[in-house]
Amino acid sequence: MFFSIDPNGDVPIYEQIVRQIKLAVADEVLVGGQMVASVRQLAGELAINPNTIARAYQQLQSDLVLEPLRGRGMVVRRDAIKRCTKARNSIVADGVSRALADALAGGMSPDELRELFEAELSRQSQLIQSNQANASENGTST
Amino acid sequence: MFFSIDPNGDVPIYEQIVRQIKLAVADEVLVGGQMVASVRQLAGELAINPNTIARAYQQLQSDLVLEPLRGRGMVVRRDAIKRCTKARNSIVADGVSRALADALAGGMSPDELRELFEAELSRQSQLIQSNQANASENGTST
DNA sequence: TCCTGTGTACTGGTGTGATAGTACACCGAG
DNA sequence: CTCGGTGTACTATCACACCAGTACACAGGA
Repeated sequence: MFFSIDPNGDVPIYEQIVRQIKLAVADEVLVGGQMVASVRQLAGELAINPNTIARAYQQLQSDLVLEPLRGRGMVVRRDAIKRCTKARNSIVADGVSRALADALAGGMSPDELRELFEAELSRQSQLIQSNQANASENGTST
Repeated sequence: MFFSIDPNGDVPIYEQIVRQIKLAVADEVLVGGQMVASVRQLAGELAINPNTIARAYQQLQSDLVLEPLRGRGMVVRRDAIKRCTKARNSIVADGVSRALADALAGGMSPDELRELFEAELSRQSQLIQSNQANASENGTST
């Protein structure tokens, strides 16, 4: 599939998977009715214990994003995109809010903040474009 | 002093203290040569084990923000403000970067992002102003 | 039916954070 | 000097999250 996992990050692996799947649904990379990789398959690809994937899938199931088909696998719910775009918005808003709180507590001015924001935005936009270019050269996907 | 600690947050208590002291130095609320609350005093105020405070102070000492005066307490280093503003900038940039990565991975457009950013900025700026107003009414400080 | 693949449950190890208790070396005031 | 304050060190304990390993129950195809 398309995940990038950081095993040494401060966020748990299962939560990284949950978040990335929600973002993929919000971005319509994963659409309703589509099946996701099985626990063992994804675990093999990412070199992670299947239980960790299973835990992420359970979380996504209780968040009404995935639906289990017993004996067959997990499928994206038809109505998941609404919840995922909503979740995406609150995830982003929360991140921005935390960063802003730190910035203002540290005495950073709004103008400094805007400058930093735009710089990061253009940097990451550019980074995404180059990634897409690389991906189109060879049909790569993880 | 002025700390707000969330014992149930995802970040450790000692790290919250480290971060808030760095931000306070960057904002010149704490200036070079000024002494900080003692381990036992701050532990009493925040209802936290003194060992946790000591751990935060050790971290700040190895980060060259605080300096021990044996038998007297901890003092803010004269040259700490440079490091703290630098640390503040990287903390904020990191937070913004994470939020942007999520937003772009979730298919959010740059314009949506700017809108969200400005909304959060004005909201938190206003929130700070009202806090300052409350603080000036009564000479409160923790 | 048998086999393979699916999700799921249970158990245990490991690392980390927080707390408690105690003890030590140092400084400054009385 | 003595006493109360300071930071520091060390050990032990508890709780919790994360993860690995294994075994189980179920569905579908040969």
